[in-house]
Amino acid sequence: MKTTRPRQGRPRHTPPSDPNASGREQILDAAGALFVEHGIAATSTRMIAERVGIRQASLYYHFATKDEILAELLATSVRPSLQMVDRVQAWVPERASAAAALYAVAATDVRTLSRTPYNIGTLYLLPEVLAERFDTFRADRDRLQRSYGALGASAATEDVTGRMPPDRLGELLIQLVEVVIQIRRTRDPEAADTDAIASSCLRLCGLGEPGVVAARDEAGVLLSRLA
Amino acid sequence: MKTTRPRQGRPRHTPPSDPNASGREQILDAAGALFVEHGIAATSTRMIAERVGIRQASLYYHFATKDEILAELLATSVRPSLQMVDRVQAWVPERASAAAALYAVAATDVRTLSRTPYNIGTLYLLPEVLAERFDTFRADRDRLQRSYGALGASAATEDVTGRMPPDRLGELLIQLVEVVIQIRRTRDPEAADTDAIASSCLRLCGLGEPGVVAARDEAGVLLSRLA
DNA sequence: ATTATCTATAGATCTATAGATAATGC
DNA sequence: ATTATCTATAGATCTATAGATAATGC
Repeated sequence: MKTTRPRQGRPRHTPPSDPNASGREQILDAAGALFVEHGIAATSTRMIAERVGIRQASLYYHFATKDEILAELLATSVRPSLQMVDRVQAWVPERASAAAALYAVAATDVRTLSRTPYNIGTLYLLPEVLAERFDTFRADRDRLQRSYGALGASAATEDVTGRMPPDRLGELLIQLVEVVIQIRRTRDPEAADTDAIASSCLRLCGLGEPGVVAARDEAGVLLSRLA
Repeated sequence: MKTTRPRQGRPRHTPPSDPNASGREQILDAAGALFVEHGIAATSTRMIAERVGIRQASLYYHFATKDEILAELLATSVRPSLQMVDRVQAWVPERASAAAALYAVAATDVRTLSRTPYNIGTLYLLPEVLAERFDTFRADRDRLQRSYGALGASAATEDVTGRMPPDRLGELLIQLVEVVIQIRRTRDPEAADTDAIASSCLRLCGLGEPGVVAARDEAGVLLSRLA
């Protein structure tokens, strides 16, 4: 049984470590890891190529520019979160409480950000991403933020909704979830971190301990339905 | 009355816009603004020099390398927060409650980060800062984080302290405070943001509305004593 | 013939050093 | 004499293009 995919083209000077991934995917993986470690401007096309095992110029067969690599990395990183939040949001309020939905969404996002092969969330923090040419990505992220705001506003106590419009709440919540990106820069996130962050989202909405406990339990049911 | 400071050296090809600042300070300001806007690697020494109004090579009279500029920017940015937290922490518990102290520290940090001439906090997020040569900065920041953890643990309810060690709490709290850095990337922070974030810190510690209100009021007194 | 690589290289940077020069201060 | 700049430049990048080449597929 041949495990190597039928490949075409002149052989690489270094054979690929994972022959099952397409060239494009191998480049995205290498670039992602390097962008996260060194930043975008500090990552040269040569560094990316070296990690893939091809010559620098060969990158340009797959991508027209370095920016195009970044754009694709960004696009594939928010989409899954958006899909998930849309599904869960549709269950509120008939089939799930807003608090449980918020916990479930936050916990899922935290877990996703914890488990990507490299800490891809750090890309959101880099100045290059503010450039206009990445506004598709930023629009997606804004939509995610608004969903957090809507869920949060439904879950929050009057003390909180009275003092904070949903948009502000959304900002705080998504940022709190993304604390896991910072945590991951210095240590490996654990399961306890997921609960700590998701619970903190609820406390930030003004919920007391009984409310947090109830939402956490209900979210467990929701999450099993998601899988 | 002559307003220009007595200057020495060959004149610049472009006269300085602010003749009262030293050359070194002008370089730090220019570099800070550019690092924040474009990132460190994407900011060339030529860009910095152009903004100052000197030739690229003239930078090297004041700084041996580009990294040295960054190191000085980082050092001067955390120090004031550390000083302030040390002062406030000393008042706990005799002269101030832990909750009020936490509110006061968080609010002050948020306000500082809101008001720097450029969004200097974004530097903390850049990958270059993880390099060993900036570990003095990172050590300072770790100390600040531990102070947040200690204050938070003293202020928190048992529900929270039972589920989260002080170090974790410190991570979450400092990150929550630094949400203002992200906010500032898309809009101007307002006074309401300061309260929203500082109150959220207390809610994250498990405090209910009465506790938050009491701490906010008490913090007002503390802050006037600080000034 | 098609695909995916290779080699070679142009042209544009970028950092940092060397040495000259135009001010002020003594 | 001292200070803070200037001009000029070496040497090391870096991105992207042009054209050759070694596989597979038909």
